[in-house]
Amino acid sequence: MVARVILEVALGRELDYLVPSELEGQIKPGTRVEVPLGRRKAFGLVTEVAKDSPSPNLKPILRVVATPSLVTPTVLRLARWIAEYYCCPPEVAFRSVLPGAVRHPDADWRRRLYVRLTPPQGPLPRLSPRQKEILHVVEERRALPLTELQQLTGANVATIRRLEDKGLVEIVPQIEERDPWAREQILPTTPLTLNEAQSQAVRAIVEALDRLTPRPAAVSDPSPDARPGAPASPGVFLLHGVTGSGKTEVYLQAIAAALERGRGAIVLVPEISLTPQTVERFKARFCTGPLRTLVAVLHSHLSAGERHDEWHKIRQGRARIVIGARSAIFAPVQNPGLIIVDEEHEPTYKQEEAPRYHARDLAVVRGRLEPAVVVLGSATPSLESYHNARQGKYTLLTLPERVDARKMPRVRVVDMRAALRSNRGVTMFSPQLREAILQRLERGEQVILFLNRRGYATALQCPKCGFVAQCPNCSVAFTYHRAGQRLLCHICGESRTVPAACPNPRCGDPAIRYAGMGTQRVEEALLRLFPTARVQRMDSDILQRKEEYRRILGEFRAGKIDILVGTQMIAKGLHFPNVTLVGIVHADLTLHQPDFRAAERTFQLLTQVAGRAGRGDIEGEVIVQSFTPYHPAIQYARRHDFEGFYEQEIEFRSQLRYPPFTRVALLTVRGRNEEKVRFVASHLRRELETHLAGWDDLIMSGPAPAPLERAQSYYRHHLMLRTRRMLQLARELARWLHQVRLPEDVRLTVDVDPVNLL
DNA sequence: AGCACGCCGACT
DNA sequence: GTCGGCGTGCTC
Repeated sequence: MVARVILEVALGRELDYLVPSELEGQIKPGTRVEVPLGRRKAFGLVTEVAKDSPSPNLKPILRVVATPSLVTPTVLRLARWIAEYYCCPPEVAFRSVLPGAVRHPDADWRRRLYVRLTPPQGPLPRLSPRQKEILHVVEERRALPLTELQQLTGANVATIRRLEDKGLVEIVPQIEERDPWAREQILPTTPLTLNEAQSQAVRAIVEALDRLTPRPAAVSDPSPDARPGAPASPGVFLLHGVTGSGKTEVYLQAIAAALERGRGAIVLVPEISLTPQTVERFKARFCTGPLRTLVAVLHSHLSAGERHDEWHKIRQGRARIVIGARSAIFAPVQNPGLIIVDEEHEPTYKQEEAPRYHARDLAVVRGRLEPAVVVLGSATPSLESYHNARQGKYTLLTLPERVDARKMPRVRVVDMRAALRSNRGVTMFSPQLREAILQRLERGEQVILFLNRRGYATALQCPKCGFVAQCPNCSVAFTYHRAGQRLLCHICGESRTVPAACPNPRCGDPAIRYAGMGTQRVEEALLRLFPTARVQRMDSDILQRKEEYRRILGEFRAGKIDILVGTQMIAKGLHFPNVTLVGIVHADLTLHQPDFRAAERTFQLLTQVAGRAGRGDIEGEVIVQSFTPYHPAIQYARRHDFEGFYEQEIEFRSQLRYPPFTRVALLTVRGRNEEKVRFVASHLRRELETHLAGWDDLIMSGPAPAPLERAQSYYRHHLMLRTRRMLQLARELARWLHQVRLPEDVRLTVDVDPVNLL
């Protein structure tokens, strides 16, 4: 027997080892082992067990490290797939699949000293009044933490120890689970009644689940779906439901069906949606009843200990539902029947460091490996996913209407060029938007204003010579922040005090002006325009503290805020029935970015933000301010016409051979020396041309300076490769990367299916 | 990652 | 002659 092992050192590949006969029963995929490596030893993870190996002279595994398998075999296969497809060393992929907090032996269950009642033996010994009091408390609680008992009774440890000496209680270390939600009060909920579209969706998902679930009686029969010629991914659904159409209820009932069939579920949500609200909704449904199970929560802000506990709750099968951000796709759920990716179009599913995986795409891969049913949900599906649905690779499920027959909000587009002409200078609010806000304030309804840019002004500009304050490390202008009178770089965080006069030595003019606007400026203008209104800003500058988010949303819900001004983070998932007006202050901001997805992003953002309006009984209104009001992304969003937008955007992608018609690999060359970076990049292009000679289906563009040419004092140049056969290209790239030589101070990264092209 | 091997400059 | 500089290369 031979075991393939991935070592915890940067080897760049797996190695094969002999399995000694005495270890044969213990070596399985996922087992942690110690092996010889050269003249030293190393730890690794068994990824596969096989009959033999292509390489001769295998050395034997030294021993099994006494750790039970932490990863499921499927997740191991997924890690391998990541290494191959995303073109990264396997140990990097495996590290990501098994978080350090779980791998490291110092992460363990938290143990606390508990005082526990022991069964009484013989006559009750004589006790002091103090001891009686303590004993009484312990009798009531049967067991409680030592520290808590001390607090309750004011007793010291010695007194309690004396009770232990008398054999009445015992003090023992006991595992205590860290539960970040311990203080939440969760009220159970029952399934809601579904409308026709919702029940159709649930039915389709459950049917697929039944096709995948092996029924005990059918074990000997060949499954009818195993025949060749079945659709490519019969188990992937794209749930396209307009904002407020009740996608979550579909998820919940599909999960219930998975649990009934003895299977688990993984729910991925974008990091920002991972709010207490969302998590509670899932916990509330499954905290009681026959399907009762723990719901594990995984996200990047957990402490090492919390992560360890959640991981093991899953591994032990006590938590059968996992809800989490992108890395939750690696959760060690045994036999998951259902993998849900909510808001599948969200760019946060893409990891921006190695391994640069896309969790939505991994969900589809894991679904195929398990096998499990995959549901991708969105009000604004990505072009890639919708295209797959059109091609028949995924099954399209549509929820065309809002629940309770609520209407979609009416969207008005205001041509800001007109407002600008009549007003001259910076115009923040058109008369239409001003009027609409005033109306809501008078009626006691609430308003959300959206601007995708924080800070006060985009740039600090001298009106006389045109000088714009630039970050010294990055090729972007400083953003002016009112608080503390500072210039801040949004790329590297560099910060400066505002100069008193123009820093241009040949100018020195003291009249410095602010160009462009950010949320701070909107907030200020609102306070001036509507002095009695209660205005709250919400962006990442405000949310320095973790609790702020909940506090602000709580106050908004309670009606203590009239107008909420914010960036991206207020665009999704918020459900406030009293919000009847949403204003998009500057819709074009995302439109003119040097990215082939600019229009798609704009459409998505407008649709999502608009979806915050009219979630109660009163019809909602959305006002979109734009300098390019006839742009398709804006016009299709106005009409809530996803299909229309898709049709015209897919045409553009097809003509320019962009995804989904090709797949992209973005190579970034980075270094401190501009000339060297430029030189290396063009050298690499020539090398690649030789290496990939004869590759017919390939478009190579660049090298060119990245749109964000300099970031954190690194110059960056891009090379873009496009192909329809990415897996094969990734293999070629991996071979090439293995042998390519780079100067010490120049680095090369490969990003497969990049989301961020800057 | 380590730890070899390997081929050129200043020391006992 | 040898000690050691860190540039390539291998580890099942």
